[in-house]
Amino acid sequence: MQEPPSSTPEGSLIDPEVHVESFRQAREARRLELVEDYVELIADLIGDGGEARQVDIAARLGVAQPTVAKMLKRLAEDGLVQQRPYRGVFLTASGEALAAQSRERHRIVERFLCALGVSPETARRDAEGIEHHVSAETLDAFRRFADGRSNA
Amino acid sequence: MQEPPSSTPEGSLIDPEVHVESFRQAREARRLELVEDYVELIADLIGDGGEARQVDIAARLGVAQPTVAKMLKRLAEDGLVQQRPYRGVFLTASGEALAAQSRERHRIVERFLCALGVSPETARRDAEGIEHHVSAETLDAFRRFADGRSNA
DNA sequence: GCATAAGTATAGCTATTGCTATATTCGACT
DNA sequence: AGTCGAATATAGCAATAGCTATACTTATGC
Repeated sequence: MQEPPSSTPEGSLIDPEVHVESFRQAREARRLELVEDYVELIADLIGDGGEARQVDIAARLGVAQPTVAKMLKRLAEDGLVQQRPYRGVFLTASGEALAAQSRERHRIVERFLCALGVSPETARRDAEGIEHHVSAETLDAFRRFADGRSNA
Repeated sequence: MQEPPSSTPEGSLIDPEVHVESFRQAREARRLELVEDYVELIADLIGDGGEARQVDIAARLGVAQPTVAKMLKRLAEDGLVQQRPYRGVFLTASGEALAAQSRERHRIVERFLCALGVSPETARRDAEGIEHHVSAETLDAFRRFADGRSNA
């Protein structure tokens, strides 16, 4: 049950500690996904219409309004948004920062997928999930590739 | 609050229904991630050591053993694994099928990232998260790219 | 100025995924 | 065979993310 990492380990089983680290990173990303989706969307709504209302957030995410209300409360506790009762929600400085970072990552991933030859529709849908699991190094590779393709 | 999709929509706000669909797809992928991770890992452990014990699964995932026990119960209810009390766990036919598909996708994503110039370590870690959010179309693009690079 | 509609808050439920603590069973060794 | 350690089962707790139902505010129209 405890063989050392042989030179040809049949294929898939890597060092357990490395394995754990990969899963831990994926779990952590999963935990942050929703938060990033929210601040990104809030930034978009404010940028487009000047305000972000719960009903609009709910309509875009495809969830019920109380679900949004609960999440906004949590985001407020985390210092990412500021909400005034019965009014729209706004981003704090750190909320803006996170939103900007998320939007940039999203944009790069989507542009990269398109550059790779994926259809725009699929690129948009896949980017929504992939963006949260892309490290800085991979994001850089994506950006370089997309730049190279668009310049060529 | 309800402008039509102008030709230059400032950037980020797309058709609400399309937006919802992307988020729905991401949520669905999130729901399946863990299941895929489990069956993939179980297949690897069986392939490597002949059996998959809860302690080994827990050690690889970086979670506690009761967490694994609870998850295996759910996988058994879903007909993906078969467990004998106080013994290891095995994959059913559909479990094997899902595992094979997940492993293949994982392999392609990781190989693709490497082909793109990402370091093997980062490729491994990012692939663990990305694999669950890659559609068939994108996966195909990944495969083509990696093949092209390795043949070149 | 008041009724009504629209938006927000809140209560309370479910399911999922993690944990610790503890009981039970299996296996191996003497 | 009996004991002891390791593995598994089970109970119970917390946090997250969804839902419906309902109360409350705001804003709008007449």
